[in-house]
Amino acid sequence: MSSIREQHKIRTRRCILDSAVKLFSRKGFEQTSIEELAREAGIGKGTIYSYFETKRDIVKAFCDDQLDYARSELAAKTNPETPLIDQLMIIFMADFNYVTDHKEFGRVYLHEKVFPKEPLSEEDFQVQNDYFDMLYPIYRRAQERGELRTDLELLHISGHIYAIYLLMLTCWYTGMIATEDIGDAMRTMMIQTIEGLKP
Amino acid sequence: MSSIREQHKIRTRRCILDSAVKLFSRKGFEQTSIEELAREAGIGKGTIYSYFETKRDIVKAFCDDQLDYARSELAAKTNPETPLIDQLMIIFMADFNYVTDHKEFGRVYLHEKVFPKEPLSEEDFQVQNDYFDMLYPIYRRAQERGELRTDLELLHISGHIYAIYLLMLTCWYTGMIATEDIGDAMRTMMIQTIEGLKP
DNA sequence: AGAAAAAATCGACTGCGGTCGCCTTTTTTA
DNA sequence: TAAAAAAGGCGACCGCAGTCGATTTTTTCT
Repeated sequence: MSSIREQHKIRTRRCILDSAVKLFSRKGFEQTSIEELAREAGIGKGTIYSYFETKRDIVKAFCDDQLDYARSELAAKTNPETPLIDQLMIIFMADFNYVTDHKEFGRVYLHEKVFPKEPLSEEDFQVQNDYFDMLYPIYRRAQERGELRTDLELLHISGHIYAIYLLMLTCWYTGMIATEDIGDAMRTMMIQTIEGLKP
Repeated sequence: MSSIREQHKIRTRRCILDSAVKLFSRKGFEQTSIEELAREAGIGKGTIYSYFETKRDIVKAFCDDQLDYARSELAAKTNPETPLIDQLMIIFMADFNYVTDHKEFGRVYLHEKVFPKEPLSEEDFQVQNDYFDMLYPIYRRAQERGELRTDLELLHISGHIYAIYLLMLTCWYTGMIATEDIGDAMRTMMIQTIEGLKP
């Protein structure tokens, strides 16, 4: 439809996000001011707020976009017939590497998504559901192959795996585990989760 | 030693924390300004910053104090000879109830502790270690009773349980699980973690 | 006790996130 | 194509977190 206007808006939005990636990565999220970001993007300060409601929303928008993209890529990378643990490692290490590559973005995003001020919006839940929808077939297939109990709900299985993922994230952010050790740690914990803690 | 001065400082600190609990609980953390807090506490704005480095540190100090207290209480409540799952429920539901009672404090605290901007300080690690020290005997005793595998490191066992605790917290903050359902959900997930996901 | 030193209190000030109303650009209407 | 309407861009302005140096209170020294 409206060509000039729409195209320009898309370009400006991209430009803000690109500038944000550049500055937040270099100087940190809190250390970068909106005015600075506006200058880098070559626009006025107020304009940024007609694209994003808050400074954090810039991070949220960027991460949502990236995750969308990353997950669409993943469908190609995982083979549903390989052992469950291998598939899980591919999926969750991809997410994890994204975080290690964008520490500041990941931190702000996780604050909002994991311990939000208000319960998640309908839209945010949708993002989460899309995520589960991607994983459910994998778990179901693993159940069929006898790798997972069939008396457990898929939601619970997803929860256990997600819990380990969260644990790895916090271990990394707190400095308890070094970046290069995360892969091993995650594999160990996921295997233990599958096998159980009791003798 | 110095009586008047020290006593007065302790009283002022307490007063700031009390005012913070009152205002943050009533109006929310972000919605309460430092000036307002200073007024409530009957002191100047600048004074608050000679007791706490940042607004968030007020929350951190309060929560650290409370957790210290809560954990010392717990030693009395738990009987190391009862089944592991019962002990875990007592400990983690106590922590959890504290969070539900102080949602705003918990949220800010969790942001700082779970996904911190900088790796945790030596002091913060100590708090975490104290926590583990409290739990290790429980896990070790459960291993001796044959409730837990003995080939797993206690650190890993602690990790699995903590992961479930984090999961419950995020489910609550995101609105995915209602307050009254948390107990059941946590018990279910912990039992599954102990039993394992594979057939 | 009185002077000097040390510690604590304070609020004006700075910088930043976010708002708002005015101005410019684009689109629609006739 | 010209005028009206709509949308977008903008930066001065507001409120608040956090700073700093001047002032008051307490402690120490002689």
